[in-house]
Amino acid sequence: MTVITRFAPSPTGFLHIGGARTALFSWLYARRHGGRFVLRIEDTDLERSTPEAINAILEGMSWLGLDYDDGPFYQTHRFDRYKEVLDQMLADGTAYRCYCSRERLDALRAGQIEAKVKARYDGRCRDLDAPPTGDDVSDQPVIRFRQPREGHTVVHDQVKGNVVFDNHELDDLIIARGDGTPTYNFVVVVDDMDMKVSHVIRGDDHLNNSARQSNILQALGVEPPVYAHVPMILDEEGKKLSKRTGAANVMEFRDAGYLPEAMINYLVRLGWAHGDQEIFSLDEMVELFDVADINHSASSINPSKLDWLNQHYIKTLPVAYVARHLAWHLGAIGLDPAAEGAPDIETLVQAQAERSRTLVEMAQNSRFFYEAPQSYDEKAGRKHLCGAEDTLEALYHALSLVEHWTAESAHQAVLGVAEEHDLKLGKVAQPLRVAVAGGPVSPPIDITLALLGRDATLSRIKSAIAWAKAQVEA
RNA sequence: GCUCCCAUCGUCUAGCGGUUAGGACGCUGCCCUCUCAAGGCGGAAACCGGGGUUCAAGUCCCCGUGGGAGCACCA
Repeated sequence: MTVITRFAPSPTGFLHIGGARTALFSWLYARRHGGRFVLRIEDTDLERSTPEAINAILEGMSWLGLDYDDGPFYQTHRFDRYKEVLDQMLADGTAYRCYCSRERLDALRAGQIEAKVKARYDGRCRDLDAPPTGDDVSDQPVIRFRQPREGHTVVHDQVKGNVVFDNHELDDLIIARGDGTPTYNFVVVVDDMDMKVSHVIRGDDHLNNSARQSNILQALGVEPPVYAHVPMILDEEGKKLSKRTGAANVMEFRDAGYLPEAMINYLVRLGWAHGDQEIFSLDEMVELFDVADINHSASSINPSKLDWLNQHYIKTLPVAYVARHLAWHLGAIGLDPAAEGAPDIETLVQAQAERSRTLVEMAQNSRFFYEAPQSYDEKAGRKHLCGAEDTLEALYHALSLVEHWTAESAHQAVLGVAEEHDLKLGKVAQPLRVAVAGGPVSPPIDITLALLGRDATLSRIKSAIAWAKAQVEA
């Protein structure tokens, strides 16, 4: 049997982190077993589905690198097929028309909630011979699935184990609306059947649906797929993820400076583990992933661990690759990585990698390589610039004599000044750092100077001296 | 309310009857150091409660408790 998994989002919003993880698990499972991964857009809700959302989902998948073998299929393109199955079910009696008006249904539900029993359809139209008449009858009948009333249905779930439902708990759900359009629980079943989906990996909020879907499949004479219901992802407070409680949209993570590799690695470890291993390449994940190792309980998102992973990938992925991503973020904050006099971006990445948890942080902390500081960090300026005029003059002199401008030669020049003035290196490097970077933080001073180039270095030292003198007068 | 799912450090997790309950993030002490980091070596930190089963229970069973999901002409 070939393994076929699917990711079936409804296009009513962006690709959120929970969806991304289910997609990843499904993708990994298919890859692991040499199977196929299909993407299906569940857009039967005409009112809420939007083309923007479809694009957002596709964009998210592509950013994460989750490619699909088949699709995207759109359910709205398959209405003829659904109609066909519906007719067949009506004909063989596994489905029936229900004429109850919405008003009657609403009243029924309200009464059941009042009586503290599970809200469900009472089956009034289940065994009708002819359409009824009366005030509470709709002229646009819906179609309901005739759920077995006896016995029980067991969902053989790969992560939860066997979950048993009494059939009388399941109600006769609506599979086609009054306007004839099919509903979710029905189209899912038809699609999974037609697309020969072998393994359904989805959020455990669908666990209750699986019994109903199994029964529809059975009515259609088809074996249900293997189910694996993965637990939810919660926010930092352990609450359900929402737009309010932090970034749930995967594209927001890109914008916040995370690499897709970090995101994928983070996601795979949320609810899944392989012993103590934390870092997984894509190949390793494909090799090791198994639904049997998926956790049973919900997990909270842990942003600082994502940060750690992101920095790990910033430090270990090929420099040219990271540089490409950094360039994008530099552009996003108005810096031109290709500008005249701009630092070599790969060297920059190497210099900043170990002090950047995100690419946004790296871009922001690299601003001074592209623009002279507009002002000095107040505390750092006072502490390291004021009173350091002589040191800065000496540095200016020594550095202006450097012939081949490299980290090594800059280092020698700075070291020379320190020895000459009988100062510890810190006493020389720190004023210099503030002068060129505008603040107390930068990569090692020699690398910073090399990246900056001679002209920028010298002119910034000059500005800093002028500033320090002006402070004395003021 | 009814049905279903879940429960190990703050967080992500390992554990699959016998462990000093392990790792990771974060926090923290020390070292290194031109800043910030990164790195190295340490530390604090957990089996929700109660009953069983068993020679032995974080591990199996039951009951509580606490979370979560579902109960739509949404998906």
